[in-house]
Amino acid sequence: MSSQVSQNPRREQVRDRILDVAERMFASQSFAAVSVRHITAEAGVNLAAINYYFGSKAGLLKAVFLRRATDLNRERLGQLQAVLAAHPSGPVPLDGVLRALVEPPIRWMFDPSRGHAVFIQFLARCQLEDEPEFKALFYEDVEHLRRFMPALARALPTLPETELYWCLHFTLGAMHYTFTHLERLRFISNGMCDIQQADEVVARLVEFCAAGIAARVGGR
Amino acid sequence: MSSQVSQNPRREQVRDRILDVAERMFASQSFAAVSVRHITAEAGVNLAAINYYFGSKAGLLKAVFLRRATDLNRERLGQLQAVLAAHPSGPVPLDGVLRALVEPPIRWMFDPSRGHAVFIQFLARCQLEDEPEFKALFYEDVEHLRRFMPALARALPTLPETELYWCLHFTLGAMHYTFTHLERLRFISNGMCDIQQADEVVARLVEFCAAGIAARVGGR
DNA sequence: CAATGTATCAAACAAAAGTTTGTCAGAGGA
DNA sequence: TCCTCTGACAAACTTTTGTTTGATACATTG
Repeated sequence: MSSQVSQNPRREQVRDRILDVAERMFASQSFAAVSVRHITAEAGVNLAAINYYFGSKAGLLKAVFLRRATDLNRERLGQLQAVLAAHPSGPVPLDGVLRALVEPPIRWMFDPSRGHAVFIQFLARCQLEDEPEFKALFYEDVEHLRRFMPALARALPTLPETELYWCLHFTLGAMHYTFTHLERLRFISNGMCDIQQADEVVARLVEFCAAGIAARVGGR
Repeated sequence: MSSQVSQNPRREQVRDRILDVAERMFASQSFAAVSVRHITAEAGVNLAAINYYFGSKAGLLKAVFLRRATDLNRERLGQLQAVLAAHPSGPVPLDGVLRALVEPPIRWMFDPSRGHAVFIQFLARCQLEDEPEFKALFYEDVEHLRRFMPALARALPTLPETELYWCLHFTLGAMHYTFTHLERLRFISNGMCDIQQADEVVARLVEFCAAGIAARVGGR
C-alpha cells in the first residue's frame, strides 16, 4: 500500500486525492466523527499531509467546500439569468425560477462522474455544523440565495416580501430533504420510489413547490 | 460547585439533569463533537455518572431519544385517529391528516416548558448520525410514519401509492427544514420572518403542502 | 446495631485525537 | 557540482477521548 504511493510524479495528485476522500467522508459522517488518520489512511498518503496542504483539519473542510461551491452557485445563477433574460419585461414564470434553484444541485446529485453527487450531501450535512468558523462559511453561501428574491418578486408581484421568504424556505426544505433523506424515501416506500432520473425528481419538486406557492397567491 | 451537588436527596435528579444537558448539547452539536466530560461538567455531576447510569455514551443518546419519542408519536397518532374518527366513512380532509403529522412537533418546538423545543432539534440532527446502532433506532421511528399512509390514501383516493410517498416525503422535508433552519430563515429575511407563534407556522406549512399535493391530484 | 446495596467521587487507564518535528530524497537553477 | 526548495515520510508530542477502578458516604433493610 505504501510502496505504490510514490509512483505518481504529479504534484497536485495527493492534494486532490485527500479532497476526494474527505469530501466523501464528511458527506456521510460529521466533522468530529472523521479523523485525519482515517482520511489519510484511505487516501494512501502520509498523516502529516493534511496539515501540510491545508494547515489544519478545519482548513481541509473549507477547501472541500470551496472547491465546488462556486461552480454550483454559478450554475444556479446562470440558469436564473437565462430565465430572466427570456422574459425581459413583465412577469417571470415561477417554474423557471424554482427550476434554477433546485435543478443544478439535483442534477449534480445524480451525476455519476467525479464527486458531484457526494458534494451535495456534503453540503447538506455541513450546514448543521455548529462551529462558528464553518457557520460563517455557509452563511456566505446563503448570500447567493438572496439573489433569487428579486426573481421571485417578479414571478409573484402581488406577494409581500415576507411571504416570498416563507416560500423560499419551504422550497429549500423539500429540496434539502431530498438531498439527505432520499435513501429513507426508498426505504419507507419499500423500494417503490426507486429514482434514477434527475429530471423526474426535479419535475416533482418544482411542481409541488410551485403549487404550494400559488396557493398563497390565490387563496389569500 | 462540587459542594452543592449533594444537597438534593432525590435519586432521579442526577439522571434527569444529565439527560437534559445531553439533549441540549446533542441538539446543537453532533454526537462525536460532544464529549462526556462536557456533559458531566455542565450538569455538575461526576464524570463516571454517564457510564454508571447509561452504560456508555451511546446508551445516553438512546436514553435521550427514548425519553420523549414515544410521547411525540403518541400525540401524532392520537391526532390522526381523531381526524379519522371524525370522518368514519368516505374521504378524509387532507388538511387534517397533514396537521396531525406536523402540528405536534411544531407545537413542541415553540413550547418553552421543559426540553420539548430542544428535543425536536435533537431529533432532526440525530437522524443524520451514521452509526448503525443509531440508524436502527431512528428507523424504528420511521415505522410510525407508515401509519399515515392509509390515512393519506383515504384523503387522496385517486392517487397511486408511489405518489403518496412522494407527497409525504416533500411534506416531511418542509417540516424538517423548519426544525433545523428556522434560524436561517430569520437571518436571510433580515428578521422579517420572526415567528413566535406555532399556530402560524403550522398553518403556513399545512397550506403549502396541501396545495402541493393537490396539484398532483388535479394537474395529472 | 450490623449488614447490604446504591450513589458519588477522585484517580487512573488505554486508546485515539490533531498537530509538530526532523530527516531524507529528488527536482531545478545558478 | 553545489545549493535550494518542495514533498513525503516516520516518529513523537500534547490533549482529549470514553471507560474502568476502588474507595467512601449514606440510606435502607435485616
